[in-house]
Amino acid sequence: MARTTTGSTREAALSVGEVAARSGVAVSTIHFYEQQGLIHGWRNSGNQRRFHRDVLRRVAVIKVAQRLGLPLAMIADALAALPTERTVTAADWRQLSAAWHGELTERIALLSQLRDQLGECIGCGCLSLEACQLRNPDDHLAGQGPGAHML
Amino acid sequence: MARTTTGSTREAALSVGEVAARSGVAVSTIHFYEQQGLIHGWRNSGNQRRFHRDVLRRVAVIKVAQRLGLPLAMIADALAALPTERTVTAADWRQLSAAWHGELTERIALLSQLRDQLGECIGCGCLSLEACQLRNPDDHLAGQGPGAHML
DNA sequence: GTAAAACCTCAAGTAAACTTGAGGTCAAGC
DNA sequence: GCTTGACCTCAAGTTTACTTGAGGTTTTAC
Repeated sequence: MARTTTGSTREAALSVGEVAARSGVAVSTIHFYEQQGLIHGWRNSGNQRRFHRDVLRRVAVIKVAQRLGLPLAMIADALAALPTERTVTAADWRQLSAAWHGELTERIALLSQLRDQLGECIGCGCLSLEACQLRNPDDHLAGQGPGAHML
Repeated sequence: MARTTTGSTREAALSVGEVAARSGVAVSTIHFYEQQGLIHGWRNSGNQRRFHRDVLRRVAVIKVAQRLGLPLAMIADALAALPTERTVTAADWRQLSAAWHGELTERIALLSQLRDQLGECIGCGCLSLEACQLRNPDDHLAGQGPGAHML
């Protein structure tokens, strides 16, 4: 009786393997996300993870946000702001995406600015620590710790 | 000028501490960059690092490139393409920056595209693995390994 | 009823880009 | 001529985002 892996019409209990397959990430990643509080589920009688289908959308959103350059911690914050018990509505998601839209717009603006100054500054030698805009992240957009952060 | 050894004046020799102070990075970072082959210098009689002033510009360029989201390995490649012995000219730097300009333009384009699809896709639920553009990095712009990559 | 596939936990490994620490050397000022 | 600060090396630690492996349990398939 092949009703497990593709028995999808059943109400919403996905195993970790199913979530992984459907969301395109590794099982270990699902473990990790759950441990980090990015997704939530419950356990069956045999201690195996079970997830509601909504988790697929969450994982999708996580992945998209990562492509946008957001660190997991920030994504976790955003997801934590979503209602945990009631079903997340389209409006909830829209609000979340609106916030990220703004963030992205700022980053794009900064990136464009940097790009346009690149030739000028690198070429001419004005890369002084105090004088050059390329070197001074005094903008409203803060730099972070070690490691790159966008895309 | 050309009074002393190997093409540089005596006062052009910077210690690691001076480089660090002037370029705004930690001494350990200078050690690290040297070890990674991003910058080069020589040793004095007491085995202490000495650098030509040109290294300041290199460090500046490294930092800017990092702000742009380029990983060190890519920066290292670009810097390795610069002449090692003759003085790097403005034209050399211009060429380097031109390459990065293109790279950046592509990234900006992708980012803008993602941003514009964000509300639409997250809001409406089209984030399917196969169908959604946000989820499919099939674009000419490749994703990389773990860790974020832009700004 | 049993073998295989899927699952479990916990620890450790990976990569990038550095930082921190221990233990020792060099150089400049008084 | 000695103290102090800057420097040296090498090893190990840090963070993020996971992956890999060992050793053991549960579920499913036949």
